[in-house]
Amino acid sequence: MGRINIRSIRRQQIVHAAEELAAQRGWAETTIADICKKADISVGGLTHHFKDKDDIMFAVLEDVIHRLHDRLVASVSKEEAQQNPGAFLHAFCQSIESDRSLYRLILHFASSSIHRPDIKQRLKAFFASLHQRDEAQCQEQEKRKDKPYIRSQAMADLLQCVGLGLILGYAFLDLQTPAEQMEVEAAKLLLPYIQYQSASSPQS
Amino acid sequence: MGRINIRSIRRQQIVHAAEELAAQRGWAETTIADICKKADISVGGLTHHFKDKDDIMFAVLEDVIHRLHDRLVASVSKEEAQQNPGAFLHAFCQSIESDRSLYRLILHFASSSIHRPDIKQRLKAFFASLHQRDEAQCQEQEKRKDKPYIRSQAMADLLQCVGLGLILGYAFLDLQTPAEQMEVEAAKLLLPYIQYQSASSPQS
Amino acid sequence: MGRINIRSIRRQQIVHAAEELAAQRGWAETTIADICKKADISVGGLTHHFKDKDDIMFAVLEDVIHRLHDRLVASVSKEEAQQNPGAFLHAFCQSIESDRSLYRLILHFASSSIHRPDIKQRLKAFFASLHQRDEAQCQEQEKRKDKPYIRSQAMADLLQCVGLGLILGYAFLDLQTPAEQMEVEAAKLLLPYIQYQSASSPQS
Amino acid sequence: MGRINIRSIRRQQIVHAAEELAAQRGWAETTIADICKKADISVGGLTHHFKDKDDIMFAVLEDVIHRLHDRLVASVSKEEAQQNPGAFLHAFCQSIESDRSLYRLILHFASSSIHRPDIKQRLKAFFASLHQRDEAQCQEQEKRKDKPYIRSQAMADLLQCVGLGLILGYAFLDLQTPAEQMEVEAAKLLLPYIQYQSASSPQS
DNA sequence: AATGAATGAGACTTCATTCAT
DNA sequence: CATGAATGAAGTCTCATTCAT
Repeated sequence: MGRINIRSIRRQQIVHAAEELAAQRGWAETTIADICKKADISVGGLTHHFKDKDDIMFAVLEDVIHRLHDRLVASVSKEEAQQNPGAFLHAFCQSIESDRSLYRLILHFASSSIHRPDIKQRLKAFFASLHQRDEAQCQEQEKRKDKPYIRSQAMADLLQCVGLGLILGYAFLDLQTPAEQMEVEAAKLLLPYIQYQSASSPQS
Repeated sequence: MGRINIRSIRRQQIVHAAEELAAQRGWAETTIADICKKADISVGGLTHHFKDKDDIMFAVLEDVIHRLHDRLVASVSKEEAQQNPGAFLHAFCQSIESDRSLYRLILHFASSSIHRPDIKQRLKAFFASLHQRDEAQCQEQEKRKDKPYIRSQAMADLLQCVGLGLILGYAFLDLQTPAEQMEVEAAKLLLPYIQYQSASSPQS
Repeated sequence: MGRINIRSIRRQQIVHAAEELAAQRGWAETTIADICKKADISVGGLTHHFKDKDDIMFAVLEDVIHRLHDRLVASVSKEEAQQNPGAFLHAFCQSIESDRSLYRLILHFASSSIHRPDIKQRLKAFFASLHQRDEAQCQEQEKRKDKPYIRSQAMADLLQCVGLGLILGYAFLDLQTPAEQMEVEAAKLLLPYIQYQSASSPQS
Repeated sequence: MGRINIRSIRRQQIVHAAEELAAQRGWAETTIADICKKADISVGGLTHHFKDKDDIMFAVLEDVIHRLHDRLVASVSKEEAQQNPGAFLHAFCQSIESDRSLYRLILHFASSSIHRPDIKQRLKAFFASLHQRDEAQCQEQEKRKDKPYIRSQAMADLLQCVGLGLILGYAFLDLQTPAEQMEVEAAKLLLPYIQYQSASSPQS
């Protein structure tokens, strides 16, 4: 077990170094030597833990997804989510400001997705899981209120786009609007839309 | 004049080839040799027209911005815009489906912005110009209706994020929702929000 | 004849431009495009006058030799030279300060001589001609005075080295000693040596 | 320690190969591939030890200066120098014949100095250090003999020029005069001048 | 004679990967 | 496990030269 710990500690060192560098300069501009220097490990040492540069990249991707999951899903308990439809939005807006480097990495991977089907697949799978969870929550919520749950694909897509847009906005445009204010504003935009939808769409 | 035409024709050839390749594989994965092959020109010939690989990239960026401008701004006449607040949205959604490679390039440049201040500056300047135009239109429109025009910074940022989100969604997630449907849905989301804002915020 | 003049004027333009650039940056660092720009001529135009980059270089070499000849030989009339053994030294020291770029070019060609036998041959031939002329003058002078003229090869070589050294010193070390002072100093060094030689070496 | 040795051994291999080639063909005509072939190392291996082609060049420059220092300074013990003013001249003339490639490199660097201030600075610093040492020796020597030491700047410059001239003469003109003979001749030229100077210039 | 666009060989440099120690 | 020297492929860029107009 000590072994395993050392292994995973080393891996973490490397992944963190890679993340930091990639968020600053981009992945293509980050060399293995850079990562080694920052992680304080030799080139050969790195090779023991990661077969490839790609191997590191996927580890970074997993870590990014994991961190995003923690922020958006794990931090919002089921009960909260059910009682307050804005809880997710709150968690999202909180994270958006406190962890810009995370969103830079997401933007980076999203861009890479264009020519890397493997990355695309992984990312889409994650977003799909978010979406499913969201849907499940809605259904449960609506069930409780005895209202039929209906959410069209277009609606789901649109909501996802809005989420991505906020990420892109903060990662790329460096929006100065503070997260709390943005949260209020986004609530004004989204809540009526969501409620209007569930109320008015008996058939989609 | 023949000379000038030849110059610009060649430049166009090269820029188009570069765009096509970059939209497919990404810029870093596109070699100068690839561009030359696709543009049917020799390496040295390319050098005559572009100093650098970067020089090509900026030409591509300008072309992308130009195309986006045409789609979003030029195609919506002033009159239309004033009479129909959804005209812009319409133009946007139209373009989103017909020209995915354009949005891939934008996603690419957005991602590059993270570590290339020069690209970031150019892109932000363009988005700011879009935003200004939008604001001007709103003011004019509201003036006519004798209603005070108020749009908070947060609102403007949010709307810009939504736009970026749609781009990112289509460029990266390959959304299958057809553009017309998405337009309808986006209208449901945005129009109430916009009108609510202008109605309810006498002072921001 | 007009034709010939135009030709030679163009050639001069080009050679002068090439000299200026080579004296500043060195020959290898001077591109044909640079020369064209400075000579205000197109690449193709240059080709009409010079077959090669080498062709230009040899034209420069000839011009340099010509200028040096003018300074060292032509400017010292035969009579002067015979009456005053320091006349040559004077001409030399004069030129050394007034035309440093000339000496830079000589240093450049001297250095190139190492790997370019053709340049070496041309330069050595010129220096040999200088040497011969010097010797002839000495003989004539000595004959008049009824003293046997003897100058060993070693002596000739040494004197040539001193000359080269002054060139190198000014071209490379940027000596600050004014030419007049250097002339005085060199006279103190050389004149006794020359006279001592001719007096004391009845047989070499 | 093994590591360090390997590093410096490899560096030496590379520097020596570079020197040999540069002395033959000139630096600009020496490609990195050539150096690699001669040093029996791969391109990437070379990069490990030298960042740049320039980096190699400066290592060569340092080596050249080091070798020159050894020949001219280290080989002449202080005692010798003080007792025999010709010792330095002797060392110099000895070296001039036995190590022509060294002088070719010096000529090369001198020529490069024209357009490379960094090289110029390094070389001038070395020659200045030679000059200082020379001056210090003279002062000590003269002190012992109770004669005032006076050496004008012009005199120092002239002597340095003579030294450079001998280098240039052998490096460039391929003088055939054997070193011993040249030494005798140079002594005839210089010794009277030096002694005359120190005797006759109570105030300069 | 003149123009300058086009060519393509070749140089420099970077870097992911391998491997002996 | 770890080190870092070594490899060599691949990419970018420069530039002398050619050639159609």
